[in-house]
Amino acid sequence: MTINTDLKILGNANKQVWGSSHPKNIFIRSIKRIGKNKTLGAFRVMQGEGMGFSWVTLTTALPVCAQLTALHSGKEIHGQIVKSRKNADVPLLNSLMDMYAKSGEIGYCKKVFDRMHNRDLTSWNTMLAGYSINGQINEAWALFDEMIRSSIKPDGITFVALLSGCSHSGLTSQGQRLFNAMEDYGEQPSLEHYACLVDILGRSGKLEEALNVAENIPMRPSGSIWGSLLNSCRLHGNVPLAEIVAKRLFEIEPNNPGNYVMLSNIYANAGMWEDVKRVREMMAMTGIKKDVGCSWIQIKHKIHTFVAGGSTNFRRSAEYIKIWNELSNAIKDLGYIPNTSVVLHDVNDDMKATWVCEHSERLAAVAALINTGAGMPIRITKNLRVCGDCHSWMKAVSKVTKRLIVLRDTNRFHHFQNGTCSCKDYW
DNA sequence: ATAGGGTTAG
Repeated sequence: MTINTDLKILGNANKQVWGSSHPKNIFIRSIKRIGKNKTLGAFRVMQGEGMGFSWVTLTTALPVCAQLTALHSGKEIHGQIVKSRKNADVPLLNSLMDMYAKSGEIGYCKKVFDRMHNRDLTSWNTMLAGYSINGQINEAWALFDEMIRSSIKPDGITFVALLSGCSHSGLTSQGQRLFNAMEDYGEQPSLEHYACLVDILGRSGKLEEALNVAENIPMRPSGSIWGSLLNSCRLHGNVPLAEIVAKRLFEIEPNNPGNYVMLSNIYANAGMWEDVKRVREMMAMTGIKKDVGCSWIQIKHKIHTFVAGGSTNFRRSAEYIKIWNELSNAIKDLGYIPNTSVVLHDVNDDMKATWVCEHSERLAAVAALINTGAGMPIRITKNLRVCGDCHSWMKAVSKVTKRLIVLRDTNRFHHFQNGTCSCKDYW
């Protein structure tokens, strides 16, 4: 059955009912489970057929835009809200804020927040988490203070947002103090908060302290506790601890490919190629496959996806080669040289340079440069974390092209502008 | 109906 016939059937049913159980809303929700791209497509078809929408429809469609970084579509929905001249309710504005925050447009997010007549705890938490993932930790703290001054009682989500923000901006002691102060605000730390604390300590290099916390958590530890610690071992090159941590982690999450890759990276960084091989064999034996690294951009209504090393037709196209060569020359003058140490494989340097230059976010960046007007910001979303060399490359490219590049990875943002990044290189 | 924790080699 096509989307169109579904919509026709739905369009004739219960025209008057507009609650969350309205068929239109159930339709959008069920499509959402099938695929994000399909949801936005279905929503557009609904609009094309003059079917209208309720606030619930939009509140279901906006999180899809948020997840996809489909800012273009999200803005269109915002336009629909404005055009309808009705007062949007709190959940709708909350999801609108979140869509802006997850598209890296924290300014718009704040604007919506400021103009809300009523706010609930979700509004505050959304704003706070938005600051946090966009690396604006000072603004997050200021908002938290304002929350407390306004006698709004924070909940567990509030603390997750702030603690993870501290962790990613290197506010180690401040994060620790907040964790210890949680009970003063009437919140008992849960596993999620312990995971943040372990991350705060480990990321800043306090590996022993982090291990101590992880081992004494008064509840059954989750994969994210040991996963965070393993990542900290990777950041600080601690192989012996990594081996202890990995053992615990694999007991909890034997099927998470990321964990194996991380351990393999730790060995590769230390030049322990035999152990790298051993981890790979472990993966091959259990049939675990790494997720493919991919990046995407939205141009008009279409989402364009790029896979590392793939998209051969695109990489061979004249327009790609032209832009790539121009960029390469310009950033070389800035002093950019591919840092091949991020390619953790036992191959020669030329091969490494080739691989690192084919990471999906670079392909997406070139495509965005080709398909968007001069001076327009470039928004890229990646399903994995960015590698160190792509981070340097983006900085250089933002400078030579005079473009703002907003790169969102699994859960954080990098805003590159004029050769620097909002994360201040702590990540 | 809306907000939340670590991470992915070739």
